[in-house]
Amino acid sequence: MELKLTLNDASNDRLQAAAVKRTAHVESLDEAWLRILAMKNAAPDQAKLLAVRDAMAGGQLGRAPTSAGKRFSKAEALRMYKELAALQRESKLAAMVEGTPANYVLVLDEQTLANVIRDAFAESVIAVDTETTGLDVFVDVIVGVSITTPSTDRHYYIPCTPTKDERVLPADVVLAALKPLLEDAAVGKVFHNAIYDINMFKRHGIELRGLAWDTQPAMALLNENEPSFALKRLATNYLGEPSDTFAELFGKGAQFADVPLDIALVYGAKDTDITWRLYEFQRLHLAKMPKVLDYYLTVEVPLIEAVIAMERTGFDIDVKYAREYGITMQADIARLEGELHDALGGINLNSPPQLKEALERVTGQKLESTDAKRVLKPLGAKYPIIANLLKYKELTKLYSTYISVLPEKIHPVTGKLHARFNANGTVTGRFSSGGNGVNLQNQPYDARKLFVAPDGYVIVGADFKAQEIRCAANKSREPVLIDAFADGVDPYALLAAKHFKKPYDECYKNPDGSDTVERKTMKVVMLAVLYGMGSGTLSSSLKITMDEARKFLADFFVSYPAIDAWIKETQTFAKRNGYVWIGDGKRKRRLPEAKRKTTGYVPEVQRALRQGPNAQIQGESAIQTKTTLINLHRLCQERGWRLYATIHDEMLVLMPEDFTPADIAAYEAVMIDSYQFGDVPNGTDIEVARRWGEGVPVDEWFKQRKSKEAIS
DNA sequence: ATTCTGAGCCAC
DNA sequence: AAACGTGGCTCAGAAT
Repeated sequence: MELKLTLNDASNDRLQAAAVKRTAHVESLDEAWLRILAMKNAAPDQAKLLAVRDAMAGGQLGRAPTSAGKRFSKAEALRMYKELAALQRESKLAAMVEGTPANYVLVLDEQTLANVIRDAFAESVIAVDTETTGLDVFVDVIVGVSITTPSTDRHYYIPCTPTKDERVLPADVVLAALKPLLEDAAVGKVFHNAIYDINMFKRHGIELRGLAWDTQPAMALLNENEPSFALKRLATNYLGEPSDTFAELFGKGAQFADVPLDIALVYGAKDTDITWRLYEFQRLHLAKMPKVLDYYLTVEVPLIEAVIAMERTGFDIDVKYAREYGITMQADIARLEGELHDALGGINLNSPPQLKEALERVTGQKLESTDAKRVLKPLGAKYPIIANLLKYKELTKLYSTYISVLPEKIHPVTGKLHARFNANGTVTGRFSSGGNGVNLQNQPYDARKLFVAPDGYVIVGADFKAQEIRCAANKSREPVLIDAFADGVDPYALLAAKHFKKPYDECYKNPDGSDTVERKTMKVVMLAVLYGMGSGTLSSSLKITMDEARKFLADFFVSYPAIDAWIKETQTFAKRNGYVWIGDGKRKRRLPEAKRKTTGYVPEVQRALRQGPNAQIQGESAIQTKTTLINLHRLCQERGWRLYATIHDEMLVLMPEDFTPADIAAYEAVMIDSYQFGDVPNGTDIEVARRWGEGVPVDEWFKQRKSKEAIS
């Protein structure tokens, strides 16, 4: 105190600051929480922090002794969250085991297994699920099978080796016992994501028969807008049965084979329990839409076998060609990169913001973006550097997305590339493709050359001629289109002739076989109409003025009033009901936004109204493709061909190279006869290739084969 | 080091 | 005046 008198004001301030600091240093835990929770935390972090605070307050969680002296920080709180999560997992698992329903039965001996199988044979439908060592259907193995027998209301989990518990039966014993049941078509089976389990059974020599229902595609019909079709999520949302995923319960890298049997029982048996309940829930709701139910049972369910066959065929990749092609591409890319860096400076050429700045500097003009098609292409003629940049972009895209990666995706066990085909991956019912990093449906021409037929086989592809336009002709009943298809006249050329007031022949093909400008233009306009394109986009894609584009669309609707009327009718229906039907009631496309009462322009509502007519066309075309694919799969089985791929309006098979004209006729018949758009006839083109993308028309192929035979 | 998002681009 | 439907993958850049 004496000392204080001797201090000047500045020292006094310092002392006070130190005192404040000291106070902060010993801040109470409550104060620390106020400080931490007031920070700008991301929403998930804030939730974690609150959970930690509550757990500490409740005494379940305490600070580590090593941290005791340190100021309580956000980082420490988040570290403690991990501890909390583990604690919660343990208590959750303990509660699950504690609450194991009495009708969940663990099967550990052959006698019980025999009884389960006897009971299952007495059922008309059962639910089945597999637990495995992983997700690779060519590598992983079954560690347990769940079965639900509904009339006895029992849910069995049958663990087997390699489950790490000596009480379990050997896998060969369990699977040999189950084989007759699983292969008997008289006992229907319900799965969630049947493709996976059927593949797993194939891996163990079991050919599943009697697939009755798959709750995953069924849910896609009941609500295509569902953000995820994961079983646990659906059970939580639709059955009021809170269900944690495998990762939530066991952590990320966990192995089911390591899960203790009491936990494995309650988790595994619950899988078929909720699958069965979801099945009953879905039947109840689909019964209210009999046409959807019929479509589901006659198309979506049988399609599963076709998709399994297609995914298993896989693709042979020409690795040598890919390597050589890659090397020349890399050289070209390096050269272009050097030139571009000289002109633009040491920027990252793949970074749109950096590129935009550099290009604005070099060209002296403001750019809207670095969009290659819209912005850069028109500038390419004026600035050679931009032409180079476009070439660079094209090459790097092709190289990094396709040429360099396809060989890396080859499966080490099968030696082939296996893409996934998701039959309900889109809201309209089209296939999507992905998984394993390979989307088979967007392979550009130059990448297709990497896909080669196996020795002794050729790739035979068939596409539907003007599939969506034929569908639109039937939906709208537009007489000009109906007549064109009935007479075998090219609809684009016919419309072009009418619009440009020129003879049909001058609007069809050029002497060299390429499309005329008139036909190309009309094709763009037709698609523009089906996609609900506005005049702005049409003007830029056709490089015409807005006024011209507006006139084009207006003329189109005046000339073809039935199309106009169908679009307006469909939109009115969507506005009133919040959905549209696809394929005469086979599917629904739910568009809740269309129903919103609004004044003025609301983007979401307008978008929903564009989606309505488009969904009818895209969706029914997909139904035609799927229906045809099922028949093609059967033809493949009969003739020893392999289903290879499908790309929306196209399907490919592998055929022995000595195929006959009769084989082609059968293929063609499947394409033409499987699904009709009313009275509009179908059309198909068939091509043969050893390398995908290098196909020749089948007539040409036979001609070439004949001349070769003549020589030898 | 992983995870997420937007821009961009491939297909029909 | 604007406003092109359905997907999946790669990369950059930011967040964690």
